[in-house]
Amino acid sequence: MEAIEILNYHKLKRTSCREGILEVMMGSKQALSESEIRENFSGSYDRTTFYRSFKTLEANRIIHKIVIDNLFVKYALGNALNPKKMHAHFYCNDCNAVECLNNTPINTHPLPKGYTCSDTELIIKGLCAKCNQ
Amino acid sequence: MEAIEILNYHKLKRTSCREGILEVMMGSKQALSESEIRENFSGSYDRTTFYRSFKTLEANRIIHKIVIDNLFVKYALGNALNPKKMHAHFYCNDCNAVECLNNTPINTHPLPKGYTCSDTELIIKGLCAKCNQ
DNA sequence: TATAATTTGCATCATTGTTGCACATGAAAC
DNA sequence: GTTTCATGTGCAACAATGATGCAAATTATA
Repeated sequence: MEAIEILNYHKLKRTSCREGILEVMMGSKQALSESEIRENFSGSYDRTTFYRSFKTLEANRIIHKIVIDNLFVKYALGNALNPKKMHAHFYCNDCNAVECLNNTPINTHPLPKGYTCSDTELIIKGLCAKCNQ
Repeated sequence: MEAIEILNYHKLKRTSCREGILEVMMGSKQALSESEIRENFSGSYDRTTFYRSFKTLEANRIIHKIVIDNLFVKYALGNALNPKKMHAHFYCNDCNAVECLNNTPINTHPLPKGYTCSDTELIIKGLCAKCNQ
């Protein structure tokens, strides 16, 4: 699916900022931070525009946000086929890379009486294959 | 264990700010934010002092930090008996309460080849018993 | 092409994390 | 109890980030 198609599908206006963000994200296996994405545009867009574009894309579940300890905020494309499927994220303590672990399902966890779960976030920290050498 | 004993045990100077923070935290079942804790002192301490006190207590593993999505940062006392035991946290979407789920162990998760895990963070979001009524 | 609805850029503000430095305080030695 | 030294505190200041209001620009549609 192309960036434009995704925007159309979600009835979002096709603006060059949104389109550009999606294209950069589709070209990366890793989750990317706002600044990493912005590097690809040589300062074309205002900070606020970026900020709002991410917010819109996130609200439409086209991308999702991964927050590591208040240190990093990164974004990754949602799984278009199965957007609601929860998955774990891996964070490399060394190179700061963040990846979606699509094959690591999240089990259900026992909760105290009366509690209900709507969402679960699982972040596994450690070293990625590269940094482990 | 009293606040002073904890500080002594970790060879930290007993200052009224540290002592106060610990006392407030020991009196709460829930994780507390910096501002929630600060409310108990009617502005006695500088923001920086608080910030550094939390950092010191965290560095000594007396307390631990729980970050919810870049929205909230809360602190909870570590389990003195078993400080390294990983545990899950519950976040209530309605009242914003954060609790340690000490009885919810975190399983080990399969990782891609070459990856290693040093730490796992599990945040379960939903509604607590009160807000579920 | 004209129109209406959105989006953008800019200004601006609040919050949070952080650091440097002079002064105050705590703990230990005398 | 006083002195001394290490450590902590308060203040000023800065950067990064999230957020909003508003006029101008841009998009999609009639």
